Amino acid sequence: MRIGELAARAGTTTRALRYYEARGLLPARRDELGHRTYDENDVKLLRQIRTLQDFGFDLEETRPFVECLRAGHPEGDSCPASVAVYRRKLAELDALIGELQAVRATIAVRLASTGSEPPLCELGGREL
Amino acid sequence: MRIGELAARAGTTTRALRYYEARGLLPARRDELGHRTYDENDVKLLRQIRTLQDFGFDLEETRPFVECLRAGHPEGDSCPASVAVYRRKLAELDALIGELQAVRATIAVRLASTGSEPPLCELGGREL
DNA sequence: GTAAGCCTTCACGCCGACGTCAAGGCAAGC
DNA sequence: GCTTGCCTTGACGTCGGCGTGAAGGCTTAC
Repeated sequence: MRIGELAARAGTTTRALRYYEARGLLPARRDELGHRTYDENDVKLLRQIRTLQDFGFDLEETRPFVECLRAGHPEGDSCPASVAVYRRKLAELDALIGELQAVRATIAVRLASTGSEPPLCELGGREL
Repeated sequence: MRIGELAARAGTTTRALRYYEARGLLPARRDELGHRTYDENDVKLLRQIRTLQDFGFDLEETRPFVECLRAGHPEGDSCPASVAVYRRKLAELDALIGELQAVRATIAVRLASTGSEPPLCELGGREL
């Protein structure tokens, strides 16, 4: 299939696909006209990229997963490099969530001290 | 005081201060040489900006707080506009934290299903 | 023939919050 | 007089992940 069809099937754009190729993430074969050609496996690779992107992974972080799939593994996260990225991401998420909760708590305290009434009866008690 | 001293006292840079002025956030008086001049109150305004920035507020969101201080209130969050920003920020934080926790949970499950051993004995059980 | 609809390669635009030169002015110390 | 150190304005660079437009080529449908 060509770039437009692949983009449509993965819910993205041709521009994004060319960008991935430029980054070396999703190279394409070419037909005799110079048009990019993709197969079913590329759909799988692209879906992996998009899923991880939705999770907040940046492009470089998706690379190990894509290479894992391309190496023949049925899942992109079956390889050590992918697992390492998972672990790093979990640590990052924990740190980030912790910071955000701290900020949330601080703002909640400041908000309460302004003496302005809360929306209704509840105080919206969150953890931390 | 001049721009360099103010920057140093607030732990920021002259470039940032000129940027704030260009955005109309922290205008400066000028001396006879055309140099920017600031007073103690500007230190307070700038500290308010930096604090909120550290909390993840973007510049425009700090504006109500700064204007509140400039209006003579002892605290930047004593004004309705500031309180409104607090409320919006709390909602944003709750939404964001929720998404991040969902992603964290998903990744944790995927990681567990890779069969790779966790770092040590604990599974790092978080909420959700 | 020509318009539509794919595709190609540049290459600049965008967002936020500045960083980083460049070119110059003014004042103080040696 | 010359250097050092502060300041000025202006303008381009950064980062990520593309969006958007230009200028053109090929094929298919009318």
